[in-house]
Amino acid sequence: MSKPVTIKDIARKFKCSPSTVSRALNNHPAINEDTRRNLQEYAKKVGYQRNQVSLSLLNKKTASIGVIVPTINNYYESAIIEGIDAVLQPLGYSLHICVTNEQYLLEQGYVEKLLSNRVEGIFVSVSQETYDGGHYEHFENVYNRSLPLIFIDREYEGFAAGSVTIDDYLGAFVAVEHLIATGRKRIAHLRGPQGMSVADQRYRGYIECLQQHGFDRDETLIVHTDFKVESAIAPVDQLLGLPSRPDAIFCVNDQTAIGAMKVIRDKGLRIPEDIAVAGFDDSPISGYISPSLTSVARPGRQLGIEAARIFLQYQNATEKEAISEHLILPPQLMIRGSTGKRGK
Amino acid sequence: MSKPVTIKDIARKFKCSPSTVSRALNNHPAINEDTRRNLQEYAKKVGYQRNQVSLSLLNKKTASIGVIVPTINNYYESAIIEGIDAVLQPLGYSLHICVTNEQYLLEQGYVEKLLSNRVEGIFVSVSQETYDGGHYEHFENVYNRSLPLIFIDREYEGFAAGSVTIDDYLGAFVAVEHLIATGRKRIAHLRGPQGMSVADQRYRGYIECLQQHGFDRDETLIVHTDFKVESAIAPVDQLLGLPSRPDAIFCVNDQTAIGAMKVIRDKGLRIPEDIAVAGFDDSPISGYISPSLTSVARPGRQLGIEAARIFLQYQNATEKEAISEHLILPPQLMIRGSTGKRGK
DNA sequence: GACAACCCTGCAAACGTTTGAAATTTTTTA
DNA sequence: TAAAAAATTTCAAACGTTTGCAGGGTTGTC
Repeated sequence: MSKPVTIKDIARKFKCSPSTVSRALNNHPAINEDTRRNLQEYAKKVGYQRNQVSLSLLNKKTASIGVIVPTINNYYESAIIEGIDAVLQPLGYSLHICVTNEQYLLEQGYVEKLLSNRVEGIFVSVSQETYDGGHYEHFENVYNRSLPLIFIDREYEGFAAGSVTIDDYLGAFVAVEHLIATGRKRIAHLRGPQGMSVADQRYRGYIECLQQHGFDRDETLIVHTDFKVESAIAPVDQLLGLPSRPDAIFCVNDQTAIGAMKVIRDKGLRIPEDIAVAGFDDSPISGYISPSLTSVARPGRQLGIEAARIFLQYQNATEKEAISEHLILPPQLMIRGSTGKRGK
Repeated sequence: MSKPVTIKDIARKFKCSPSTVSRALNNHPAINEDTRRNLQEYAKKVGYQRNQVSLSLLNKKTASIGVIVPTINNYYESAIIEGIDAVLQPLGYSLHICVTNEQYLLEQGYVEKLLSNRVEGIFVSVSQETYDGGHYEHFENVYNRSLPLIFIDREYEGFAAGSVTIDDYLGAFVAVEHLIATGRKRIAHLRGPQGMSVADQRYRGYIECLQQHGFDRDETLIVHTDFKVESAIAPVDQLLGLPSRPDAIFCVNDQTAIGAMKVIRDKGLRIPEDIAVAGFDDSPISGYISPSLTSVARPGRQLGIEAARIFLQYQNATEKEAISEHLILPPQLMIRGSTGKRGK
């Protein structure tokens, strides 16, 4: 009832050897027509399922790959996974998903576990703790075993590995440039957590764009959030209370942009006439809220696809030399209502 | 360089038997102190990683479970996965994620594959095609092997299996009741695709709630969408053009609610004064758009947690009798601005 | 009728690990 | 110093499958 049927079971039943059964089920030519048919029929009847575990042991191929991400419950991350999946599942690979919750220790544990499970490659978007601490030792085993390792979203130059990232700096730069082009003079920034790669890059894009366009630096226009909607409320409130109010806010992501829009409306100000708002991520609803939100789109699915492509290159490389390809994808600015014409 | 170090390799190096190495690494008491230390040090030095595949074969335990979902790139689905993960990863389980894109054939293939990989349990949110066709044969093997099988979101009574679902009917009922309580008289419904379980249940909740409150049935107030934002545009346009306009719209999900709100605003009508809008899903932004959206929250993460809990019950049951627990979680109505006071 | 050619099946080893029982070595005891 | 006891190590089998090679049987050819 409970134990799966094995080839040996079938062999015993038919008083033949396991080899014959194996060959019959795999349509090996050197097997008698009748024998094959009988065995195949019986196997089907009893619901025989070839044991992949034993095969994996024999062939040293598991057809499974590990994906380590800080979180899964989030549009961008799951788009990446979907992209990887779209390429790799049709080729027979299984995905082992590991969620680190931004914790270094968990990440380390998952790497060990994946290695132990003999996955054929690892995709990793390193956790915040890992990134902050610069602890990359746990990837050394992966490297030593010359197992395909592909960094997603955050790059590490320590050893040869692939990486696919999105140019957050450029995305921010373009967004701010757009705000400037629409005539905004006092552009504020809802910054993300300091030390966090994506947040820092966007901040840098904001700063350098203003600089290159000859704006004076004004620290009062830069406030901090933690990416969440609520964390934008107080900072934006503060911005609007400034003696000389900003006329545009570039937000580190859409969540905070939505928070900002709420505060602005609650104060009776108009978007975009009084204040323009731009976000980052182009989440699915940004086109449908009112006003629709200008936002920088990150091609998450494409990132996953490219990462999978690089993995396959490693896999198929005849030479064992580590292919270390670094790909940087451009984000795309989606211009919508929230950065429309200024009021006078 | 590439080949992983095995216990045999270490044994050869130390001129001892594999058994000794295995015991030393596992801190077996019957191993000499020095021997153990030496072996452990060496193993660490060469980066030995126990091969879980061989262990799985030996113990017939893979510590991995399969999760089959129609899509992953979506708040609700990924919340479920996150919930399952939160319970099972700490216990050492790996998650094999399979995305069916609502296709029966893929789902069937994944079931075979998971069985072949000897996962210890399968969580499945069946694809639309499976549901429509009533094709559940591919789960028979799972059942015959008395492998824990847990249906998520869509229940199947064909054979003993666990299930955790959310009471969509009740959610819709409560939402519509709320609209009635706020004084609305002509309540329209943006219906989802016919034949789709969740959509149908919500429709039923809508219908029966109106009936129980003595409303006349008005087919012109029921229009169809495919869950997507865009698909709400034309139908809502049509609703607003009716000789006797609805004063409330109950939408099958938040996406369509957002689409509806856009059309309503574009027509110069006010929400909620002229028309109230309620959605379903309580997506993260619903509290922050303007007006904030009343919506029925589905506890996805909790669903995942409960499903995992049921799985563990199967696992730990001393008797092999199939525990078949069916859990129905209540959704929660989140009342917000979009269903506030009517205008006169 | 002998020998080759062919068809089909079985043997045995391999993948990496664990584990009960047996064997060996070392230590203790009388 | 010999026997008993304890400590440590090895043997062998097992998990399920595949596969090169050898073996056995049948048919065909001269």
